[in-house]
Amino acid sequence: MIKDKRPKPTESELEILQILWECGPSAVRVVNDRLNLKRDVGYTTTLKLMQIMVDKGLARRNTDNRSHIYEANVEEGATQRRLLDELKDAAFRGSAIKLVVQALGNGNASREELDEIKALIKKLESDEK
Amino acid sequence: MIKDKRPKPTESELEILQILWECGPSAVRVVNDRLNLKRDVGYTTTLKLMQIMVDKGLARRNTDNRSHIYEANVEEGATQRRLLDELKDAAFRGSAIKLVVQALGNGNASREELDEIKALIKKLESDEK
DNA sequence: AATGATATACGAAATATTTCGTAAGTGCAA
DNA sequence: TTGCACTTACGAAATATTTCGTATATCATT
Repeated sequence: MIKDKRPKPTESELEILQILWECGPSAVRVVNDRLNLKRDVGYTTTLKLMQIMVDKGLARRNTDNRSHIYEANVEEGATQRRLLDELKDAAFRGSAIKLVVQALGNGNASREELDEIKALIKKLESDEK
Repeated sequence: MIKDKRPKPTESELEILQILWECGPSAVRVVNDRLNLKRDVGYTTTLKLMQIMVDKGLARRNTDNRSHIYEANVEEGATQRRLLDELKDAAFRGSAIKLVVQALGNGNASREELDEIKALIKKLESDEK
């Protein structure tokens, strides 16, 4: 088992990662504008965070031009799995099934989504054979 | 929509909540011993954290006896849903289905668990009608 | 009553995270 | 060239979280 030295992203870093995953390589200005749609953040705050993310290995950047271009340096799916796995241990006593049950409960999933999950399960079952 | 003033438990607080949920009302000594099965924590560290949790409304305690007895003051299921919901927004762009897909992926779910989920889906579908 | 084990209270250090101010450099247009 | 808008670098303040030391009280045993 290979262990990734890169630390778990903090909440703020995750917020930025989501933007980088969605928009691809972007300048600080773009990321900051995007963040400001939801809440007030100073430009240099975002800049500093993104520099820290490069230090930690969570992002990388191209400094050829005056305006540096940042992109995610961790995979979206892998990061999601990692966070989910940690939440599973931290709040669901290690049970993936309890987690899924809570996630599907209430009106969290539409009929179409339930169909999607059924299809996924069918696929998982056939793979298992 | 009623908003709970109680703050989101931190990682350490969640660790303690899990023990309180599992063991029921417990003395600090018991919780600390339990924590020490996994990692080193000083007794007064655990004590302090549990006192903070009472301040925040995450736990309550009975001080009738010298050894105070603490118990969780937030529901396990509600807390799980809250954390899951936040993770969904913070890492899955708000998509519950993507979250479930990641949770079921790999070998995370056994055949029996998949059966359980199928049953849950069937129930959700019939409720919807 | 004296001793030792064990409890709580609480301030504060240690660490982690977030935020911002200021300095300094670069490009561009008047 | 001068001035303005915009950029990065970086130290450090502000805040949040975790950890622990020390003082003090209580209980049980001798």
